Amino acid sequence: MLTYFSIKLGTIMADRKTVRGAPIKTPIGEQDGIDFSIIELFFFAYRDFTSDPDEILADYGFGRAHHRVLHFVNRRPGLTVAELLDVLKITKQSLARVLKQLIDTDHIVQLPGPRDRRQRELYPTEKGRALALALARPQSRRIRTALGDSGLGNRASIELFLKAMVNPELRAQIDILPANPTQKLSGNDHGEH
Amino acid sequence: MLTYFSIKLGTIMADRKTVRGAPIKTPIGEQDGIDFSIIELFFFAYRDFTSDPDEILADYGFGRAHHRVLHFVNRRPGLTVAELLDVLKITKQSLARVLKQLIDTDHIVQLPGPRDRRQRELYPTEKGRALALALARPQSRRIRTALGDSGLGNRASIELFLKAMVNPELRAQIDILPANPTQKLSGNDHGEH
DNA sequence: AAAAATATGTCAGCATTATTGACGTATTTT
DNA sequence: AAAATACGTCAATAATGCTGACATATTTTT
Repeated sequence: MLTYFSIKLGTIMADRKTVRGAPIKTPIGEQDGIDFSIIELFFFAYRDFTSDPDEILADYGFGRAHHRVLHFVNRRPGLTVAELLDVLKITKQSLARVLKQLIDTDHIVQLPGPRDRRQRELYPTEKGRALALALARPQSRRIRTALGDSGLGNRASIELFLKAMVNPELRAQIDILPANPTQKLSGNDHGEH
Repeated sequence: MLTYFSIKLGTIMADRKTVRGAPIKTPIGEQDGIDFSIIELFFFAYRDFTSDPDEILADYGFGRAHHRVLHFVNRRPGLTVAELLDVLKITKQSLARVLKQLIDTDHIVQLPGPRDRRQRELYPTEKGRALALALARPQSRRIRTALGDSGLGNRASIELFLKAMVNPELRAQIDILPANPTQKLSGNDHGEH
């Protein structure tokens, strides 16, 4: 058995690494019923979309994770740490690192929850608000240009499409966020869920 | 000077960390002329979009980087290492690690370039083709559903929008890719820039 | 009132994916 | 023959995620 195996390796297969499949030379394509164009456009689009703020963030020694935290704290001032974790879908240990830096640099402040003093409500400072705006500006400009390029009436379609790309369970969170043109926010009580 | 500083810290400011900006309690919103809705929808959509293949990849001990390499090698069989680097916009050291794993696991094979034997043309094996399809399937399904949800005629608009979101310099590369439904490869001269 | 649960914070270690810098080897171009 | 190019590899570092363990304050349950 061992002999057979080594003969096979030594003579027929040479070594494990020479047992290779043949190269396939035809491109994969939509003929397989799969929308590769949109798939890779999504990759390229998102990469460039995030590159705008990345450059600004680098000046502050921040990364993409800081951006996300800053963004949602600005969108929902007063959200608690637990709520933020639920939106970002990361662990508290991952959040802690970036949140601490944002607090230490006075972009975000914490207030004890009024009903439950264990909670920490997160608010942007003026500095944090300004940075959030500065980060969003080039992204918004890119979107505006892209909408212009692809026809002005598309914004609603794009928004519907993107929302439909999100897992259904998570769409509820999106609707919590304020000033969505498609819906008004009567009272911002993030008291349950 | 030192005394003044410590008095200031000790009595007025207590320590550096207590000099905090006031919490801003109003949500940032579209009133600033910035399209926060689309910005965060893009984040949520992309996160869920990539989560589908991530689960499959985990079974192979692969990550997102492997997916990207496998995708583009399947889309453009025979591309060289340099071309792949140019598409992915990463360093060769970053590519090396994942490419090596894909070659060792017989998902990708290398052939010396026919004209220039220093080059390595990359091809998928049948195994690599199958995995690329398996990874793309749930993503394509998600897109199809989202397009259905947001109206059937939107596909062209979505494609235009996403393409317009990509940096202009990079759109040439996108047009190289095969079987784009909106354009035939015949009149596709990406020869300028 | 004591015990349990919850919200948050923190320490330590690890994985993935990216980076920069340096250097080696084969091949092609000058 | 020398220089440039394409690719591979080693080493160190950074950002962002993860798990596990444990501490502290506060609230809820018993």
